[in-house]
Amino acid sequence: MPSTAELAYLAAYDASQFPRPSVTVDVVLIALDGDALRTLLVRRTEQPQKGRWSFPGGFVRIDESLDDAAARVLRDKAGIDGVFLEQLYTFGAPERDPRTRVISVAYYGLVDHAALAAAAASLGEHDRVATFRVPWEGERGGPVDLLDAHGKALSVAFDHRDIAGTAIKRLRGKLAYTPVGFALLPREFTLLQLQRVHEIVLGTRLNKDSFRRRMLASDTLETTGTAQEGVDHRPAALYRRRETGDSFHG
Amino acid sequence: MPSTAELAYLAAYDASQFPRPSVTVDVVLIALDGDALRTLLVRRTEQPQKGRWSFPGGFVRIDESLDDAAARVLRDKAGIDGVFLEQLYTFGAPERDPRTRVISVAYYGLVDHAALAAAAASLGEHDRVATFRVPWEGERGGPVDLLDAHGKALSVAFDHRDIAGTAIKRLRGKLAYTPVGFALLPREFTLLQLQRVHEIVLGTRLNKDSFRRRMLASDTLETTGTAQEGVDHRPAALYRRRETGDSFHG
DNA sequence: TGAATAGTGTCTATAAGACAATATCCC
DNA sequence: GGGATATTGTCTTATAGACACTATTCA
Repeated sequence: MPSTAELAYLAAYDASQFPRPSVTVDVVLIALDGDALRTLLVRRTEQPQKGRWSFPGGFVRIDESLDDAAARVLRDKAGIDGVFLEQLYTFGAPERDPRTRVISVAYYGLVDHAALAAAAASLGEHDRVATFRVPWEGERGGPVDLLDAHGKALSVAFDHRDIAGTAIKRLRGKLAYTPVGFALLPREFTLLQLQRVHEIVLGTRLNKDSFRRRMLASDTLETTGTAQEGVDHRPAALYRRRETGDSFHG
Repeated sequence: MPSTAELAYLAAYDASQFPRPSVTVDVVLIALDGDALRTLLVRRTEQPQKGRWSFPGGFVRIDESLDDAAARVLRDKAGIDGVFLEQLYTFGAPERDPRTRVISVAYYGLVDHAALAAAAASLGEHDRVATFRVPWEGERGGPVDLLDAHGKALSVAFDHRDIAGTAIKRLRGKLAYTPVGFALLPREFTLLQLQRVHEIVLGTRLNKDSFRRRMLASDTLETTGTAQEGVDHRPAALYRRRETGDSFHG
């Protein structure tokens, strides 16, 4: 409950006494498709950097939280709702946008690939599913390339290659101790599929025996009692993520 | 190199077409003093929330990067320069500041305690060294209390208890795989002092044998060839951090 | 039957926890 | 010497990597 003095102060406050930056959110939407991580890019149809590719983004409204703004951008620009979405980092170099001072709060989200492909298909030639190519190992960090379907690096707007790098670094860091890996898989999956997800995210090969033991001992999986069907070999048992108290927000 | 079309667009751009939030930086300055982590708080002398305690902060200038703004705040409000400083998280709930929409980019910094105490002493009764009291274990996260010298919880402004919690969580997370622990110690230290730092940051006791082996095997320490002097027991060997390629920014 | 992957069992190497024994300082 | 912490060494346990072997499906 504000005091009388505080209320008087607020009534007299002049919000426009200092120049203010614009604040945007940009969303790195990540999905797993086959043997690579992919993301949704939007072609810029306006200046500045017209024709370049960027992550879907938009201005933060004056009465809207940052999380809400990121969810709204995802809903409006990709038709995607209700997915895992987490703040990444805030990019605020003074010259990152030539129009005016723009500070961007970057988010990343995890979806299944069907949703990503559907979003790109419905929006036409100004949207594209691009593939990450990470030029560094482990969690060293740094800019990341985004490739088109032919493996050619796309021309990316602003500092969005840095944003992509931050997203990959975060995803790698959270893989071991949060359930982010499951968000890239269908509800039921085999242990080998889960291992492939970890390998693709980390960019390394993993020991099969050790991965299997670790996962089964970790108490994060439960068996479905069913197995794969129609595969060219002995079918593997299907598991699903065990709903426990452990959170995505490690 | 912007194109002619881009330059024409930029000249015509009206930067004031949408209402903009204010953007501030707030800095959680952390030092180790005896058996606890402490931080510098500033008493608010103006509305809103006059009389409450907050982390030192200030508005981001229109031509200044976020990192530069955080360093400037630290320099101007605490007389501290050249320390480890890293972006934490951006807080943007619409109602977090009753004046107007204020989005705060939080930073944390690590200093030795002498610098923290000197800053508080030079600035008088409107600055205070407060102690963190963390009500959760591990990296679960959540708001953190700030105590005065008598152990009483201070009245903290805005969402700064959440900012404090985010700083502690980040520090705990980075302790194992970055050199942040060294930033809280003098240049030369014993293995037991290093262990105490880890225990205080993590809020748990650690196994001495295992900690010692792990540190000596980790290649991050080098021996100074000297030992403690004037202690009440067998003097321990002194070590210093080995300057390698490994970075604070894990 | 052969190709392919699933799943089990065992051996070894490494790291962590426990603890005993000895070392070195100050009082 | 007594008190306190440092340092070394050994034993046990848990986990990871390696690898052999069996199981089950489809073509």
